[in-house]
Amino acid sequence: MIAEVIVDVLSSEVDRVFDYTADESIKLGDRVLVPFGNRKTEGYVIGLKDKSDYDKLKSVYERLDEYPAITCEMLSVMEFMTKKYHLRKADVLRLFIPSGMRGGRVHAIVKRFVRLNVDFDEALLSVRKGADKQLGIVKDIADIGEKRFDALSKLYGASAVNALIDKGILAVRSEEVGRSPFNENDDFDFPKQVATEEQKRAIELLCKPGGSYLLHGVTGSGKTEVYMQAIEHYVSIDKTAVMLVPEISLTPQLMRTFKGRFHKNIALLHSGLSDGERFDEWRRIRNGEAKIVIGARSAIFAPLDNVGIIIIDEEHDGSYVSDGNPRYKTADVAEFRAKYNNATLVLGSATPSVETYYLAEKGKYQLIEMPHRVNGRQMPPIEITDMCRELALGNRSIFSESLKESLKECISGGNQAMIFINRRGYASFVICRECGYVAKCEDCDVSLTYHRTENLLKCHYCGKTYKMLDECPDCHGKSIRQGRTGTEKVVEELNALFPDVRVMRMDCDTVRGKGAHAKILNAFREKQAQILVGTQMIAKGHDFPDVTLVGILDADMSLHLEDYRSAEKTFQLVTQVAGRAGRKDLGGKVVLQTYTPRHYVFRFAKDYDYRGFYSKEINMREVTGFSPFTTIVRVLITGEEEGKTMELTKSIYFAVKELRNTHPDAFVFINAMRSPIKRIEKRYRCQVLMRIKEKDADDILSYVYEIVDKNRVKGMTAFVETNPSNLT
DNA sequence: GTCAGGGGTATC
DNA sequence: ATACCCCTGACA
Repeated sequence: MIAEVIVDVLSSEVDRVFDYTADESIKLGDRVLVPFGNRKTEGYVIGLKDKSDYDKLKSVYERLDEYPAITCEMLSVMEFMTKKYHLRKADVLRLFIPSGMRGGRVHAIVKRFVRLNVDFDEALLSVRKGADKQLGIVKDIADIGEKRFDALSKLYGASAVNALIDKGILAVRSEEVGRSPFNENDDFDFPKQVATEEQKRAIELLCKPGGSYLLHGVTGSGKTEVYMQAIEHYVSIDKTAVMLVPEISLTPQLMRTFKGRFHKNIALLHSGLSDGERFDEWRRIRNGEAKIVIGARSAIFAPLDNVGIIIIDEEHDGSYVSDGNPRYKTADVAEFRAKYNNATLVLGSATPSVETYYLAEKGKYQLIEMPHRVNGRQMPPIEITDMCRELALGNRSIFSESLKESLKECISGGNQAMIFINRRGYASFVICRECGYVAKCEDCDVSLTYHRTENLLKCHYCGKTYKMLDECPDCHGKSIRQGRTGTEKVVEELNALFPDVRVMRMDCDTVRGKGAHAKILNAFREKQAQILVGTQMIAKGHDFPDVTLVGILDADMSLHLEDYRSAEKTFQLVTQVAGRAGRKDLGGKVVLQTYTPRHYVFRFAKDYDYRGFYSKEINMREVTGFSPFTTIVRVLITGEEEGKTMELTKSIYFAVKELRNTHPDAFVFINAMRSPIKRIEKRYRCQVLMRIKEKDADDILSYVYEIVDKNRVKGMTAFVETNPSNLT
């Protein structure tokens, strides 16, 4: 038998199939140890055949696991991903197994249990007089029936236990003990809820196998219950389920809910697990013990068989696109796995991404709308305050008069408030504090980024530069501002305003370390503070029943990032944060501060009008030629020598231009330039940027990959990204 | 004549 | 990636 093996070495030079001879025990998907050059390497069997063209075959040393680590389905997924994203096979295969498994670094923990092998009286007789310890063990065990070996040897000494085992008085049983990420003491029962008519309709659809759905449900419409009942259905017909959530450590409540409903059937996979926990959960999934997997992005690679439903909750969330390499889109993989299994695919969100909603309109996803909240309550009203006017009226504080008033009212009523500040990235846009004018690129309709060192404004999409403004071109005001407010500053001002009110802060500085997160949130829930100030982190789905006021400072911050998705991200953020107010019957209110109150994002967000926002936004995208109508492709070229880097950039640029000659209609835009950050870690950075019409994207992309492959130069790197999330 | 350092090459 | 091969140059 010949095994086709991918060796676990990360280099494009060796990322191809190597043939080895193997005996009959070898299985497709096995992890194996093989001789490679003059060393030993781990590898994966991705194919089996009878003969090889190569005549100097070596043979596989050994199989590393008792069952194939990679299922046939995952081999197909690998095939799909390497083609679609131009990835190395070894890179993709590594995604499929827990990292600790490679190199044999983690093992299952096997505990030994002992119990009496003979009846109690016989055991007592067999123990020699004076052997008090052995006698103790026998009595001890007779009471409980069975006890852990190591617990007994701690109490009585290992030799006494072993002696009894040798005599045949005690029998030993070995059992694998799982390291569980769940808190076992926290197991409670979360009973099935009675579904509303709206929920029933959704559940009914999701229980039909093979469909693809976009579930658009407002905050509080009970999507979770819909997911759970659909999952329950598939588990009842002996299928399995995957439920993805953006960042599981931020949603402990959801996790508890699922655990409370499905108990032992659930496995959890996310980045916060230890290697051991991850390994054990993975094994529970692989051997069929766990039928439902909940996890972050990478859980889409869970080794489940016979998947019945795949759910991507909060579909719009940015964390579903991996940023490092290998780069992949979770929804693409989910779609592939769903097709493979004839499973149902559900994307769920209160604020779907523009791309997804567009695909739903085009019929790729069937749209399920859930516009009503389960409890029948309205969403809290959003009040928009114009910070330019505040300034004109002489209010130089970071809080508008209205927010101050609302805070006062909220606090004196004994309720809680959350202040959300928007802080994404260091790059800053430029805004006129008097009229709200924001500097934009003439060609791209994207906010310009201020570069301090050169004192220039730059467009990160086309590379065009502009002089820094010293006055506003619209109103000739001199209050040009770039920069942002930090959480400390907000807390400081709050302390000054309300000296005897307790304020808590939550941002990356205060949540260092495991569990710090939950600690702060729990403390706030228990009303140890009346005001919580925080960044994106406090926006996620936590329930704080006593919060009646949400303040959003600087809602513009994300709106004017140098990103074509900034409007969409802001709409999502506002809607999400607003959902934190008035969960109980206290009612609630949102005060949103902005320098551009008339921006369409805020107009639609105020009315919770997703459709309205979407129609406007999709129009903009079409006119300006951005996603989903085009794909942005960036080739990033880096090298230590400036001249060579430029040279390589040029040759790739020319090759792409040539490509345009043969496909004149596919390109909207091509340009080559220095990357906005010119040098990182001693390497110069240049890029070739292009925008390609969506229908040609796959085609052109494969040509671009080809160009990059052909232009391989020693010491230089060139890699291709599509729709990069930032252009630094 | 010997040995460290660097590029080139193959890895079933 | 990485070990090994072979060539070169420096040194004794």
